[in-house]
Formats: sequence, structure tokens, C-alpha cells
Amino acid sequence: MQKEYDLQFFHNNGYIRKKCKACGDYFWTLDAQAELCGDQPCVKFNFIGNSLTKKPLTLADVRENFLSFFEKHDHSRLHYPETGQRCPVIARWRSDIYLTIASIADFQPHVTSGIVPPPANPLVISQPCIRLNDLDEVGKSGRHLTTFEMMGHHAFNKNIDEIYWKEETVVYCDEFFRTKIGIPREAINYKEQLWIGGGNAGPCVEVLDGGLEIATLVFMNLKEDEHGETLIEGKHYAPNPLNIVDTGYGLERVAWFTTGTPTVYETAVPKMLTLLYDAIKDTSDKASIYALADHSKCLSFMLGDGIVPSNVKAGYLARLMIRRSIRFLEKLQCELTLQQLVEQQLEYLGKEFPSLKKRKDQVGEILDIETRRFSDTLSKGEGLIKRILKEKQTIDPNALIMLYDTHGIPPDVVQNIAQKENVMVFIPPNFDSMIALLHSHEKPEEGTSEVRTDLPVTRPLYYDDHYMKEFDAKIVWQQTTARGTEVILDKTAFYPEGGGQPADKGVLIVHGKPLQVVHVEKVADSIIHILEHPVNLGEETHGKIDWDHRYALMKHHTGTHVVNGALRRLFGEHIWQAGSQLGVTEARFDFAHYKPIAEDEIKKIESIANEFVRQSVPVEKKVMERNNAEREYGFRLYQGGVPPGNLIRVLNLPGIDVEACGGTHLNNTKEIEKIRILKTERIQDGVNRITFAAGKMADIYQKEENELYHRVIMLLAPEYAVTNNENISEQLREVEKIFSVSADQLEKTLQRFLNGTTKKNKISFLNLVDAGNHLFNEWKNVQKQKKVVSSDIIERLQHDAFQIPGTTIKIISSRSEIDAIAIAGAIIREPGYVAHIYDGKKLVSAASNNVEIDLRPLASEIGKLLGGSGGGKPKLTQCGGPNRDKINEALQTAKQITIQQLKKQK
RNA sequence: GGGCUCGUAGAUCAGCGGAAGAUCGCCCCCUUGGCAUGGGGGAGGCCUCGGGUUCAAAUCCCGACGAGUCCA
Repeated sequence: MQKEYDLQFFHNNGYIRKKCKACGDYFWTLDAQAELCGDQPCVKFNFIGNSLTKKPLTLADVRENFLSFFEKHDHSRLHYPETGQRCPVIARWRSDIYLTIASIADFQPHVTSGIVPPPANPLVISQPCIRLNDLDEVGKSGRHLTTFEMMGHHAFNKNIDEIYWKEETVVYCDEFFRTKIGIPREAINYKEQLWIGGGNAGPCVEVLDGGLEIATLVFMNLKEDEHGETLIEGKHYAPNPLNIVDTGYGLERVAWFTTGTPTVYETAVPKMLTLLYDAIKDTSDKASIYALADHSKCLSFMLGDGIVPSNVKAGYLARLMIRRSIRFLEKLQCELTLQQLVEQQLEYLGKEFPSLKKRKDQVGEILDIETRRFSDTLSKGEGLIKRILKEKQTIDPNALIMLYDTHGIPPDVVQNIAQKENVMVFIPPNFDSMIALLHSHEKPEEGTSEVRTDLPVTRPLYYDDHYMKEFDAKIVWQQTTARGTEVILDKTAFYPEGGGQPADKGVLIVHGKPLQVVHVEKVADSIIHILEHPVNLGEETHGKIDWDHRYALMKHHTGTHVVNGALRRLFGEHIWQAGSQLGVTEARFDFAHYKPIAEDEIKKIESIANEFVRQSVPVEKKVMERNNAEREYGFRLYQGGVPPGNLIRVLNLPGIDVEACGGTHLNNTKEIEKIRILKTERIQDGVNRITFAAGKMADIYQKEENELYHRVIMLLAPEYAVTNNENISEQLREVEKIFSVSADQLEKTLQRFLNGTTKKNKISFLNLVDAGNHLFNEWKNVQKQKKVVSSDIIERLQHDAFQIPGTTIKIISSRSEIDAIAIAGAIIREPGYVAHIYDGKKLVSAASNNVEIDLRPLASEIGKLLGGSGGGKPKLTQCGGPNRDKINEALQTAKQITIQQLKKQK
């Protein structure tokens, strides 16, 4: 390995290779006396309050110095449509990580693996990154940040050093720090290290000064490969197709080095710190103030780049940061809200990162919602804690885990609340691992599907012409499985299932005989048709696609993009696809948004979408090089997922939506005819689903809805006349809400409520909603009446009661229209009664307090008589059964048994 | 994506197979010159919806819908 670092630069300039006395690693230095490598913890920071550089530099100074220095040395600055010269902090172009954690992450995996050429070569960027690995250290350590910029110049070499490699990289580094930052050459040590990460590895040189690692120069030339010959930390590596210069200059660190401020925070977030010091009375808790300054910057990037807080993925991380920040604000008793803080931070960042400010309104609303939500959670938690204390006087670790895992109350918050009740709560030191243990049984589903590569390749005709309905082809492969006969053609217009679009249906005609195609799927580059009947290899065939089926899917597919565009137009740039499924009758589209869709918003979305349809926008379908597509349209392309390869299919509805999409689409939005939103629902926190229908399917739903409406009107007709039949959808939705049922239960429920009310003269109402409300209120009144017992009835029953000879006890045995429990209950309020009341559903037996009797055996016996059973409390029982014709007998028997029992006692 | 909770009065919740409750809030009355307060009375419930088990379901089981929360 030693020769990897044996650079001409070191020899030419008099560097000496030494071994660090503390850590044992090798390093190159100009200082003959040096014994230590210059990294922490071998040496301590020595630049604090004592910078070696001539003048302090701001972040903007350092960034511009870096970028222009490398630009002068023939590096290109990149440009991205939405964010300017950087990628967003949410890694939209890849699905293996949520956040952008390094400058090289911008080019993984497609560029680093050699599939896609670099967007420029060599290039220079300054990439805002977010890392939450050392979250607990942020603020405390004085040097950890969640948000930082990694400046990097990258060269991608197909050959060993086609662009440049180690020597030039170190020379650049030396020159940059000397001329642009003002660090004397002799102050810098270069430490030999091995770099491993993200499936790649290679030698690296750490650039050290004053105990601070100001840059890392990585020479990435290995990739993980189980057949590889190089063994590093138990893993095998093979040569990477590219030799990549991957440098990382920490912007904040370099700036910090020039300022020598007590911590990195004074350099990284100076304005925010000033703001916080003004807004906080007791500023002794420096660590929390630092953390808050850092977190608010982190949130500016997260939310400004379009992350929507949620309980999943990157949204979860955003919520984590929000809640942490709010707790710091409360701890510090800060006068400002998180919303104010972040809005201010957006202002600070606005000049250097203009795209962040564009989402200021949404960011503000998100933080407002999230703040209220968190305080709801905490106040609920407070009630919960107080109740637990009331019951158990203490909070044990189990309760602590329950409070956190189920209700989101962190243990230290529990401790604070309990302290107000004078209860000490012990937080187990291994609390975090207890939580981890709780979740350790959750195993992710393994999707190990072996991809066959030995199948003949099919040429897809549906991309040549999305409207191709028939074609001629040759059967080049076939096999019979349990699913049927699987056939591969040399070319096909049958669309295989994928990307949320279901497979085509249709027939393959062989020798004039049509064979049904029941399913089509794609395996690598082969398209497999599944037929019900066997065919012969090598036959010529004529394929015919079920066009009604396919055309409906195309309407829904293009329609989905139109709906997406409408949503973004209405709500903002944070709208992002979270999933989609097409059907023949309807389609659904899931998307990130921070609140549920309101009733009036459904109409707006529908109207914008239909406006797009009316505009007759021509649909552009083109294959583009990835870099060109990204440069032109941005990462919005990847909403439906990141396709592999260098060439990607781009579907552009100019002014509406543009996405990488492998589906089949219409040529013009007007072919959609119309879009009708059927339903919206919140499928997850932060994710909404819209279900809609396009074209004649929309008409079908309209027709069904009209029919339902008219059936409902007919149903109500005997008692209600509705005069105005407008806004049928809204009317139905509203009525469904009144009776809290879904559409398919509506008629049944209305019938139930009609049955539960007494018939009156027909009343006329303006609309269905008013009639529904009236019916509901009528029903409630009737229900109430059933429980109200008139004193007349009670008096009459008591008057007619049978007095057991020789006692003061009276027995009532009777039927009633009103609820039996209510009647019996009213009777036994006076002493000396036993009542048996049947109300058509159940037979209730009850005895006054002063009557010594246990009615339960009686209830059981009478119940059996009725073919059922019975029971209850000693002086209040219920019984019943299917034999309703035996009610009279049962009432009589009950009376007899009661008399016998009470006589026996005498 | 996986897990754990929870849907009962306007709010917070109790009840967890046998007459739907508490506290706060609301309305009325009494106490005061007026207020805070105190005392008394009252209104307010499709116990989220649907299905099942049972003589009997707010309560048990299944499903839907809605909400909260943790983990990756």
C-alpha cells in the first residue's frame, strides 16, 4: 500500500514520511521535528483564537474562492434547474439513501459505476449535505454539524489518469490552501489513510492543519466484488471501472480555520446565533443554542428542498429535526417560534441559495402545523403521565418505553412532567437499546428474485408507436409452466406490467387461430406473453391488442401526469409522487403533501386538471441522455422512480409535468376527454391518495352517482321532497358524512333511519343535505322518546300490580313498547316491587332495593324457555331467545317463580 | 415498508359482556352592591362505520374508515 502514497509532489518539495507517535499512522510533513500526524485526537486544535491565515473568510468567500480556483484550472461548475449549482439535500436521483451525504453522492450510482458519462469532466461543486449520524454531538462538541457543504473537485478517469490523478490533486490542494486561503505550506501535513464507503474504496490522503482535517483527497479505484482480489476489512474488492478523484473540502471547517472562532458554529451560522442571543434571556446553555442554530439551518434546507414531514423515509428525519428543535426552543425559553426562526434562516440563505426562499410559504405552514401537532402530542402525554402516576405513583421503565414508542413522549420530557408531581423517574441507561430490542424482530421482506439473463431479447414496438394495435412477429422461445404457455416474440407491441401500468390483453393469431394473451411481463430485456394454449416455436404470428383495455389505461396514465401537474400548480413544488396504480376503470395517485385535501380543493384540482385537458397540450415522448434530461428538467423526472441506464424515456407535457416514464401515453391531453376525482384519502401521515377516472370511465361514475342519487331521492320520497337537484356529488358526500357511512352503505342506512322514525306528512326541502339532516334529527328524537318513560305508564303499571298475599311486595308482569330497562328501572325506584317487562326484544326482570331476591336463576330459566338464555346482576337481569311465541307463557312463569321464591323466604 | 396505540358528552378521558359515567366547559337558579369564588339544578351521546359471536356488545372477534406514534 505504501507506494500508493509515494508521490512526486512530496519528494520534489522536501516532505518527509513519518509515523505518528500516537496513532501509528504514516504522514508526510515538512517539519523534521514533527512526531504527531496532526489529526485529532493525536493533537489538539491550535487555531482557535489563533488562526494562521492572514484574514478571516466567510462561507461565501471560501466557497467562491474554491469554485473559481478550480474553474480557472478547467473544471466546470454544474447547473441544476431547480436548485442552481447544487443537488437538493434529499437524494431524489437515487433510492438507496434519503439524504445527500457527500459531494460524490451526486454522481452515484450511475456515473461512478461508469454507466452514465459524467455531466462534466473534471468538475467542481459545493454540495450542501446533511448527516444525522452524530446528532447528539451537535452543539456539544463544538465541531459537529448536521448541515455542511462539501466542496469537491472530481475527475472521472476511464484510464489510469486520463483526466488527472493523484499528483495533480495534491498539487491543486497545496496551491489552493496556499494562495486562496493563506495557509503556509509547512503548516499542512498529509496523512495516509484508506477510504471505504458506499460499496467503493481506495487510498486517500487526509489534509491536516492545526488538528483539523480540512480536506480529504480520495482516489476511489475499487468497488466491492465478492470475486475481487483485494481484501479490506473482511470484504473483497475489485478494480472499479473508473478511477475517480473524489475530494471533499469541508466548507465550514476551512472557513472556521481562517476565523479561529471558539466553535465552528460562530463561523457556520453567525447571524442565527446573534438572533438567538437576542431572543433568549438566559444564554448560559451554549450547547443548546448552538444546536438550535444548526438545526434551523438544516430544516431550511430540508423543507426548502421539498421534504414533507411524515412518519416515513426522509419525512421522518425532517420531523425528528423539527421536534428536536422545538424542544431546544422550549428548554431555552426562546421568544421566537421555530417558524420565525426558520423563516429568518431562509432570508439569511436566500442570497446564496435562492431556490430555498421560493417555498417560504409552504415551509412556514409546515412548521406551524408541525409545532401545533407536537404540542398536542405533548399535552396528551402530560395527561397520560398524570393518570399513570395517579394509579401507580411511579413510572417504571416499561411505562417509559410505552410512552415513547407508542405516544412519542421522550423520556426526559416524562421526567420533567413527573418532577412537577414530585415523582422521580429513573431512565435506564440502556433506554435506546431497549427500544432497539423492541424493534429487532421486525425483519424486512426479502425480495430475492433471480433475474434470468439467458432469454432472447424482445424489441418493444410500443415505444416506436404508443398507438400500435397490431403487429407481425415470430415466436422465438416458449415454455409451459403452471401459469400456461410462456412465449417470447422477436418483437411485440404488448405492454408488459410495470411502472404501475398493468399488462396488455389481446390475442396472438397463429395460423388464423386466435390465442388469448392473459398476461405479459418483462424479465430483463425479454417480454414474456402468457397464453392459455400451447404454440409451436418458430411460428409466425399476428398480434392484436385489446385496444379498449389499452386505451383506457393510456388515458389514465397520461391523466395521472396531468393530475400531478394540477396538484403542483395548486399546492407547490413540494408535491411529489409517492406511488401510482393504473386501472381500466380508475387510477390512483399517491403524493407527498403536508395536510389532507380539503373538500373545496378537490374541485380546484379537478378544474385545473380539466383545464389542462381542454388546452389540448401535445405530449412529447423522447429518449434522452440522462445528463441532458437532468440538466433540462431537474430531478422532478424521477418522481416515479429512478430508471437504470444512460438513456431514459422522458414524457413531457409542456407546462404541466415532465417525468421519466416507461409507460404508454396519449399524443395529446385532449384525448383524456375529462378527469373526475372520485375520492381522496390520507394513506399515511404526509401522503395523500387521489383516485380519479378519465374519459368515458368518468361518465360511468357520473352515471352511477346520478343513479344512486335518484334512488336515494326515491327512497326518501314518501316523507321528503327534494326540490333542487344540483351538486349531486357534494350532496351525496355530505349526506354520507351525516350518517357516517360510505356510498355503498348509504341506501341501507337511510332505510334503517326511516324505519326508526314515525311516518309524518311529506316535507319539502331545498336539497338532499337538509332532508338528511332532518331525518337524522327526527331519528334522534324518536330514540330519545323511547327512553323517556311517562309517569302515567309507571303509575298504571304500579296500580295494576299483583300483591303477593302476606307480604308488601308487588309483582308486575307486562309488555311494553318502550325500552324495558327504562320501564323496569323506573318502577323499582319505589320500594317493594318486582317487575318483569318485555319490550319486543328482551325480557327484563328487576327488583327494588328492599326486596331480597336473586333474579339470576330466574332469568336463566326463562331464557331457556324462550330458546335462549339470560343473566345479569342479582336485581337486574335480562333474558331472551328466538321463541317469541312463548312470551306470554314466559311472563306468567316469571311471575309464578317470583311468587314462589318470595313466599319461601317467609 | 414494518411495528405499537387509540376512536364514548364541546374538550380530556373512565367503563371493557348485563340500567352510558367522571372532570372541565356550557346554560339556569341561589349566595354578593358587583366580581372572584362557593352551593344547587340542567342541557348535551348512531359509545366512528359494517359484519360476526351471544339471550344480551360501547365492551369479545373480523373488516373498513379516521387519528397518533416509534423504527429503518
